[in-house]
Amino acid sequence: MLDVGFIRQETDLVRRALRAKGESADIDWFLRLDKDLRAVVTETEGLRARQNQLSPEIGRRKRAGEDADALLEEVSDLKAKQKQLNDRKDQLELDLRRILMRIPNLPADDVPVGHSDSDNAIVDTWGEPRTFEFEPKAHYDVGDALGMFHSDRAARISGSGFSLLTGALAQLERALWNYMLDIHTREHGYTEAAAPYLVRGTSLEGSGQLPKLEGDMYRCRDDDLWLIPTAEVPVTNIHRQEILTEDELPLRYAAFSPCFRRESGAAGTDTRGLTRMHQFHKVEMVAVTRPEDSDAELLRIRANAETILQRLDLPYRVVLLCTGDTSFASAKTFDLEAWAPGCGKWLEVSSISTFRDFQARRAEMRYRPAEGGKPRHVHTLNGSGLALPRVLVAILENYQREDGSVAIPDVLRPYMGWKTDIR
RNA sequence: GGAGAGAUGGCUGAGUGGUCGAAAGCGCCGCAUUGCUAAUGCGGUGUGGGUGUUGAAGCCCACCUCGGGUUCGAAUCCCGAUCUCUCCGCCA
Repeated sequence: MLDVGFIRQETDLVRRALRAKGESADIDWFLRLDKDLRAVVTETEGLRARQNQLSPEIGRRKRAGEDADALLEEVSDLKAKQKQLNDRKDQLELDLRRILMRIPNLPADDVPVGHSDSDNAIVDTWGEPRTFEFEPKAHYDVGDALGMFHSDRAARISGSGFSLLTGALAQLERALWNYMLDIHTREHGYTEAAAPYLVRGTSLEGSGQLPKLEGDMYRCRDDDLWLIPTAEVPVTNIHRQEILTEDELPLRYAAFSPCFRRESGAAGTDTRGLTRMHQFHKVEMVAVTRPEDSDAELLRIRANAETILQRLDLPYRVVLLCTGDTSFASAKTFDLEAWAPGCGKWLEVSSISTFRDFQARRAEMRYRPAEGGKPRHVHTLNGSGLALPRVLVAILENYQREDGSVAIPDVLRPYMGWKTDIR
């Protein structure tokens, strides 16, 4: 969330940013409630101060056997007034918070202004799309032919939007996430984290999914827990309500997790294959930095994610999302899109974002500067490193051969018992 | 699921109705002293908010897990919630 003082002072900037993101919030009403709140607080505290003055005096007089009736009367008067003001204060705070939690993060200055993905900027490409001597098949046809991809059975078990992989294909997915975690922890300096897959609502507020994305997630109502849509949620909340020391920063975590998404707004799209699932696996990178380091960290995470694609030798492009495509909590987001020659599509396999202090403010994550002074909010960032089913798709479609077999990328062979292909 | 115990500041740990934002110790910071280090002495050391000054000082309010209540007055009493721990049961 944004700082209330900032909204007060930079009102126009906030308005402009909201418009650029295609979001709306009643800033005027917010400011008015904010003003009312401060008036009420000032008045209540004055009454309270007076009461605090009277109490000891009442005690003294009672003990001395003197008359305290006049003071008691004044106190009961003060309390009655405070009660009224307090009700008003509670209501104002509730209303303000409701608005504040729905105001999105401001986009960074260098994010292109735009409404849809057609306004996104392609900032880099890597690799040459492979050429085939035959018509490359879509991954589901490749998997079907191998007898290792079972959409009909998955549907019988859980309905549409779920996948069932068997044999070498299931193994290949496990090889991929092991490989990714190994690279990030051994070469990129991340600490591996195994975090809960069920979280409380407060964690989701901390990372920014709630309240806005309530309908996109699975909720266990009996226990008031939610299935995580990404490991970002538990991992970003690791240091919730902590004051870190400056020398602990930056913190870098890499975590594998399943991700659960209702995809309620996407019903009917991408129904075939593995590109849009209610449940999928992902390796996620999360960083916590000093504010002055977060811009560099964003590029670092992006490079870490790109490393995986490069070593898998999968052609991809880097997209800088425009204001309208940048998510609620993000200030700036890069997507990595791998080329899938079978579907003929660029698949988003990673999304790398800086949230600046937006999540830190919600999750109350701060650090104390080395030279002392007030705690400051940290900056948080994350990036997929990478999302598995789509990487699997890219591998199946890029590494397929005319005879229906699939070559195993070199770097994964140690994880696949040194097999060279799947057939 | 059953029975019990507990939750205090960065940490340990006192405190059962007023003088407690909270003893003491540890840690940390500053100063002093010692030819360095160690040791010692003195002082300081939480967070959020209001007001103010348009990055001051000051003043005020709140916070002893959270939310209610009793009281002129609550860290202390009452009720509820959450979390932690122990034992039993169950279970991968």
